[in-house]
Amino acid sequence: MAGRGETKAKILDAAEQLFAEHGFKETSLRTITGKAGVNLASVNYHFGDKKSLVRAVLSRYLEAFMPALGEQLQALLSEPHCTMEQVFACAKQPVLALDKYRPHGAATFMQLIGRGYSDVQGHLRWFITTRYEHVLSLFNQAVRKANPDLTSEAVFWHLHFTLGAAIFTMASSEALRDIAENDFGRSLDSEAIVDRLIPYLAAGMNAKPRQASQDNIVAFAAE
Amino acid sequence: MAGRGETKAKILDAAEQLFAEHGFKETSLRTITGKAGVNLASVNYHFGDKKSLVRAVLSRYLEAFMPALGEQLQALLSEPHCTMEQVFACAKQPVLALDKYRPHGAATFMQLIGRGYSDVQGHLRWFITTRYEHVLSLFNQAVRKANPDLTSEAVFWHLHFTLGAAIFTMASSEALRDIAENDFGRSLDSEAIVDRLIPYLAAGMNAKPRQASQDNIVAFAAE
DNA sequence: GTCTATATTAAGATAGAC
DNA sequence: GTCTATCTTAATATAGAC
Repeated sequence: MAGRGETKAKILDAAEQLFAEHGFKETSLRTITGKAGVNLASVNYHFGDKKSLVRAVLSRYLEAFMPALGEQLQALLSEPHCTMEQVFACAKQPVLALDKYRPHGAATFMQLIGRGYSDVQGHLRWFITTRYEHVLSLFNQAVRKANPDLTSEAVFWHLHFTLGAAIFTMASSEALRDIAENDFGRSLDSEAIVDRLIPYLAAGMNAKPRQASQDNIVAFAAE
Repeated sequence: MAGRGETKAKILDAAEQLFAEHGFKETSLRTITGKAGVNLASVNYHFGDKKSLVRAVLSRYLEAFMPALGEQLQALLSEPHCTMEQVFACAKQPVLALDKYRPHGAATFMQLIGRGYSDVQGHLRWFITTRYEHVLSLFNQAVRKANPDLTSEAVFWHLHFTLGAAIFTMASSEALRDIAENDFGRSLDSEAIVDRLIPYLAAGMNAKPRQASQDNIVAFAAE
């Protein structure tokens, strides 16, 4: 039923869509091969096992995204000064460029990254952070350059909060887009979401630590 | 092997720990009953099915947390003015109070919420948002009160970014805590994390939209 | 309420013909 | 490279004795 040399690509295409929409663990090889119109056994023939397929799907995107992000950061670091918004804006064009690479590439990529982090699969986290350590380091440098007053601890925590806000938004971008279009009656593309996200992340990253004052209005509830 | 009337509680206790650590789908009933020291069949006897067990685990915490959060927000809303930090600080005491309710309750709760959102189980999201619609509405009001300049759209998006940052941090709080302790050599409790999170979220929520200027330094990569 | 034993289903993976 | 058929494993869930 399948064509000649295109089976591998068909599997990747079907898998990336299903993974993005339902998660890795929740998508079975049978569902993938069914959607791709290829034989069940071909997954193992072409990729070895499911884990490798997951990595292959992510790699296609990361190899397109990460080097582009690295370039942007490099360029920004060679400037005399930079703002925090500029740092985050470095990711904008590399993300949006994925739409040319694959249909709905930007949204798909964002969802896949979200899945990769929230799915318990520790191996993905490891794979991403070690494979692209260099780019992450550039990002770190740029953040420090944009705001040298931040302590190491603040950078550490704020980076993780940032990752959460970005990834969570990415993972649920489809649902959010639907709700937003419904509520505000205007159509939203990936660029609009990214443009909302950038100032939010920049402001958060620059946040000043809180002076320990009184926290709550009401006294502790009875216990 | 199990005691008399405590089987149900044993299951809940074991399940909440395993769910928090490994996720819902990744934790089997066999693992839960094994850890709890009770019979496999007792889960179905006491809870019907796994889905209901998941909801029961979350409910224990939500019923302790949500009303307390609601109180704090009510009190804040009755004040003449409030800041965005105060809005987010409303969640602090209700979260930390969970440590009295169960050992490591705050951390466990945060992780469970994270799992509930990032696991694909749509039913959890639905369950939480409909069951506690009232509290979420109070939160929304408080945000608008703290910063009336925010547009509806800005509030919508910023709320979701906020959710992402908070939930992601919660879901990975254990790992983050370990890394942070290792890197900065000082012990971190849930309160320290919450205190980091509050100003970050408040700053992001107050972020001003970005004027569409030039986004990137480098021209588009070849394609 | 608790247990043993088992039904049922679905998944990943592979052997071997073509 | 592709297919059919099958193996193996592991999960949820239930029936029925005690």
